[in-house]
Amino acid sequence: MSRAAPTGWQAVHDEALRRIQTREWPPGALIPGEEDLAAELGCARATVNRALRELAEAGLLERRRKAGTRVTEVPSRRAQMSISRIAEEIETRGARPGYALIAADDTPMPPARRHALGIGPDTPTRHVEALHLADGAPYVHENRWISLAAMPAAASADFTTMSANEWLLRHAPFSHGTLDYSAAAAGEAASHLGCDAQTPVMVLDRATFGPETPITWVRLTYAPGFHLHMKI
Amino acid sequence: MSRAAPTGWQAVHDEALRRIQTREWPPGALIPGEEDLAAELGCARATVNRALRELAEAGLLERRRKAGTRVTEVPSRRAQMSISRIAEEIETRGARPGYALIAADDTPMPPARRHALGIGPDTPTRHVEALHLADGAPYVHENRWISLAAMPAAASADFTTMSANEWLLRHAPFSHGTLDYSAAAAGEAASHLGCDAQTPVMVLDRATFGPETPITWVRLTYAPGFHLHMKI
DNA sequence: CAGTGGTCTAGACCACGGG
DNA sequence: CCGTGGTCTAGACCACTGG
Repeated sequence: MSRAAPTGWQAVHDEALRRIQTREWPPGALIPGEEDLAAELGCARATVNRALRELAEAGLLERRRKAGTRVTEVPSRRAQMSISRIAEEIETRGARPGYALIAADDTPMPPARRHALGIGPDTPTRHVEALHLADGAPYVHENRWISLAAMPAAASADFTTMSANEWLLRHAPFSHGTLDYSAAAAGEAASHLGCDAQTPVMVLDRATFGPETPITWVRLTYAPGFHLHMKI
Repeated sequence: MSRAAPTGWQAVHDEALRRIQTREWPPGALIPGEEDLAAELGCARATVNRALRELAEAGLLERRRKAGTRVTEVPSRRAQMSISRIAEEIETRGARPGYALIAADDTPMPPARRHALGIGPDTPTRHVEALHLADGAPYVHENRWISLAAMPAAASADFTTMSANEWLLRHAPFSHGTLDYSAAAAGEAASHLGCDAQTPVMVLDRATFGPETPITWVRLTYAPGFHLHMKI
């Protein structure tokens, strides 16, 4: 019935997790030091360290030199979600992905966005507007600006068959970014999404940065019914 | 100008990251084995392993025994966000948290939710409805059911001053859960949030499980203007 | 079957920071 | 100051899996 018992550091991890969940190590309690635990569990200190480090990263333990390791009083855990190509996202939902370019031009980036992204007024950008489809139905509307300073090749890239989303994932050396989800009325994207302008939809504003420079900013307006699923 | 150069495994991590970003190790390429890298960088194999493991967890590398380590073709990265007490979430936004209980009763859990959560029809639940405030203004409406099979103490808990959210974080041995964000019209929560019933708002459906049993299901309806921020 | 990553060990040194 | 976690090392064995 039960899964095979892990060995090594996972066994230590699981045992520590058990003691936390059973309140054998209650919230706020100071747990034994690595050396003691290693002796008790019959393994090396490095093994205990690995296990406790994972639990600390998960937010269940707080570790500080000299002070020792404590069980977090009110665990503040991390929710995770995988960010991938939009086409892959659609496939994951069991649908056939489609793509249609609406416009690829030089529409200027809104000044407010330029400023937020840290793109100077002289930096050229390219604008791309497109629609992603799931089984032929509108899935998400994409409105994007790409910094030509960071990605000069984007000036001549062909976005009629490959979406800017995928093109950037393949060509941009991106290092970090921010995602900002909000609820809004469909507004201008409504006609593309086949819904009413006042229909509530999920909007994702996403900024992406390379090692040193801003690369792109995009607003994704999802069709009604979209829901963002995460695990913790 | 530049930050202090890390040493140890972080130095290896940063060096590998640099080679990936500069395309010195292009997407899809097989990178040197741990032993080779350790020799080249002048450290132990365990140090290289630690560094490459982090990069693999970040989705930038794919590692397989015997096959070696490759640079991910299209990196599918993870977005993270910290899940904490609602009061803490409000404080993080620079506001003073407030709380008001609306109802704590035995309103039955909707059958569809019972089924989705895996709670049998005979399992008793407690219902709690409340409003969280930020600087006195409505922040989020909470509509929750708690399984009394998993948390019998919830039957007699007082939710007038401490929210069910915080009470559960302190008392429930929760292990995992799911979060589901969507956009919807404010609907029934509109009166509590001080907005129109058709105003688009963010809705979070959250299921929480203990080591073996379902604990609670909650629908959080956020006030207009809420936005979910994540980093990648 | 053999090469690669995954992990464990025993010992060591060090950095941080509580007392 | 000095205990605790953070990390490194050299070596070893093992598990998985590609060729």
